[in-house]
Amino acid sequence: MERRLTARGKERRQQLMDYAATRFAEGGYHPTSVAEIVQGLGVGKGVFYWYFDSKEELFLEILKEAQQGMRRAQRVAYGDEPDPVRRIELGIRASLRWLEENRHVYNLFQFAATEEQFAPALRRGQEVAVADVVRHIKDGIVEGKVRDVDPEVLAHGVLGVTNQLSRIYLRDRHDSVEEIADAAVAFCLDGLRGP
Amino acid sequence: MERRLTARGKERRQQLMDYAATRFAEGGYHPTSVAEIVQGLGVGKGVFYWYFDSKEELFLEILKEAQQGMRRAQRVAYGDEPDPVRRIELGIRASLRWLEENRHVYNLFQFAATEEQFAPALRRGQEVAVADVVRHIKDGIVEGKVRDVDPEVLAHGVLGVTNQLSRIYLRDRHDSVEEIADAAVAFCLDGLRGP
DNA sequence: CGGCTTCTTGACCGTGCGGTCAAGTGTTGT
DNA sequence: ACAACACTTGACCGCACGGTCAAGAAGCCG
Repeated sequence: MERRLTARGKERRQQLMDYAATRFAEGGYHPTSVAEIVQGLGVGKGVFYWYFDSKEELFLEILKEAQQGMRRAQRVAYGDEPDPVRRIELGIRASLRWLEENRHVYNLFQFAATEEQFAPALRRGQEVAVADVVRHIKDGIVEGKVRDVDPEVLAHGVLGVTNQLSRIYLRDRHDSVEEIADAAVAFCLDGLRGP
Repeated sequence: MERRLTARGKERRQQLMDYAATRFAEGGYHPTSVAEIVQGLGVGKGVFYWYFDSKEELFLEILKEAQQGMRRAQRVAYGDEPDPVRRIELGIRASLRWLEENRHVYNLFQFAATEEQFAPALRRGQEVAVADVVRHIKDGIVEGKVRDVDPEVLAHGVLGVTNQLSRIYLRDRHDSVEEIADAAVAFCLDGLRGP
């Protein structure tokens, strides 16, 4: 869109994004109409199209913001921790904490993966997350702390476990983040059999 | 719908389900119109509503069929194998082989998870799959072959790994099923660190 | 105050959707 | 041959969608 916004304008924009995000997550992207969004906020339709070119652009912005938020939480969490395995663990714990506060993004991510117009944007974000984990794993292999197999495969394993456990135990039931994190870390490090 | 169908009728019904499934997977459920489906098959709109009450019912039928198909493949694969850990491995391999032939269901499952009208049906099917793996894991714990922690958590770990690796390496790139299966099994058994 | 920009309104538009149905065509059993 | 049933057609309906825009309100600066 590219428009000069005052502080008030930026707030409105954020308000639209936040509200739309929860509506999309609860009701689905397509079934949630622009009319529904503006009515829910008690404003006219023109407000929506003042801040966004289209419903599609809004969704992409929401997606981008969510990915950035999660990524930032991970980065902050592992900071300059020297042990690569510990960095992975801290990343997992940070992701779970962030997801606990942002449960709705599960649906947004899952939906985005199913539509060709959104999948590329989603994929780009995920590739960055994978690259991060790959870096830690490579370091771990060098230090002899991780099995010497394709680091990318291992990274996807870690992401798969984290994603699934958090979806089931954090979003659906709402169990303790720390317990889920313990289980995810243990599974990622030692699998079914254990050390 | 509940209608008496001749052999020809059943074929048409199946044709509609198969074609619609690929259209839904490629273009998304909502953006794919009933008109598009019947045009793609070169038939009138009435044909659709002869076999299905609604677009929604069609999608639920497609979902059910896909879940049954995958489940059947798993059951056949591990048959009466006595070793529970080996049963898990055979289940993973069977799932991957089935998914290779049915790549499009990834999108259907992911989309179904995001809409409240479809999520319950999806969940029911997944619970059955989890219960299956849980059984093998419990047997494995009894035999001392698997770590003695909550079997359901471990089962979700296995599903998470399988799901993620297959999505990335089987659907997106199309790597060899056996190699992916080897990697998934290894990760599930021994995690990042190895035995 | 006046003038400029930012923001808001809501009636309106064209389009395409899911779904209906009266009419007709094949097919099958007797 | 005939009736009964299984299937097919496509024009049509009402509706709700995403998006537009002329008009005006509110905030800000000289």
